[in-house]
Amino acid sequence: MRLSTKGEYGLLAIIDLALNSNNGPVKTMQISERQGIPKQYLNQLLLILKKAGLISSARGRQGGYQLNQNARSISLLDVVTALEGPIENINFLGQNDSTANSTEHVLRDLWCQILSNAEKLLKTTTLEEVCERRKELDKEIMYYI
Amino acid sequence: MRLSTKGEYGLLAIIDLALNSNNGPVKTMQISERQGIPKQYLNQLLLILKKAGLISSARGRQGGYQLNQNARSISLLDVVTALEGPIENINFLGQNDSTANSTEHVLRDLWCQILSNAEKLLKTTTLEEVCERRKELDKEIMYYI
DNA sequence: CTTTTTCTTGACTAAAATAATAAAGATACT
DNA sequence: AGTATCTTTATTATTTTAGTCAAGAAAAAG
Repeated sequence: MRLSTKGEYGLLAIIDLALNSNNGPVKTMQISERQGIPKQYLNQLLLILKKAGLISSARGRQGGYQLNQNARSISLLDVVTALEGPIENINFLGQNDSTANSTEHVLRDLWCQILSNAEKLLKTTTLEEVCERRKELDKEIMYYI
Repeated sequence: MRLSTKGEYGLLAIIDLALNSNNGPVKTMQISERQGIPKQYLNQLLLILKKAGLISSARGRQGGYQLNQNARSISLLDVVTALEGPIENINFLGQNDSTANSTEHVLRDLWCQILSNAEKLLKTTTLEEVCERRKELDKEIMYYI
């Protein structure tokens, strides 16, 4: 039960955009350096996020990426789903209801419950929310020093 | 976010034992046929469950596997953890606190929350509970017919 | 004590997913 | 025209998953 680097990198990248793309597009290179993500790989991920309609791009000298919507209207679920596909159903949730025994049925119900909990948390957390928590955290750290 | 066949097969197998090992050991072959799991692969999984102390084995003619504890004292978390390793921490939960930026910190906290929800559900569901739900389900199905 | 049946161990393999890397093309600004 | 950027496609290396295979060890039956 994990998030692959695809999901992790993608989240870091789009949050980087939420923080930095207010004054125009941000270049892949900048994100790559700030977040420590291989540039060419990051390219692929940004294209996926673009195709999902979450970010937009501009080519050429002043080019780069920026959020396509308000940070308030993008949830972490949107991002994770775009990158890793729908939060996956377990194998035995398949359509083979004929062969499915009742054990599988019970396990499937439980698993659905687990997944819907996870979905709910990801869906109710927006990029804006993450940015705010970040700020709070930085304040605390400053205070601590 | 999924359970591999390792976890799925293992759960089906140990629940099969919970249902059928009251009258002595159950052979790999029988589980394999009932649950539709490749026999040799199932062997590996049962050995893992044995090493985790969840089931015990006997060799020879009357041999097979059976639960090593009461079905009430084995949780699904025990089984899944034995098979798939500890419910995995996200990469950026690593010890690299030095390089970790505050975005990673925020994401990590959220992810921990998701994982602990999942753990809680798996931990509070025992094999006995699954067997009971199974029975209820079978009753409903009989009723429906 | 030999045979059969089972678990046990370890090595091996095939397929898929993950994590990139590389190179050539398209677009927009200067 | 030239350069910086996104865009697309292909290729590769590594790891994980999902098995398969074969030889060995223990317990029961004959």
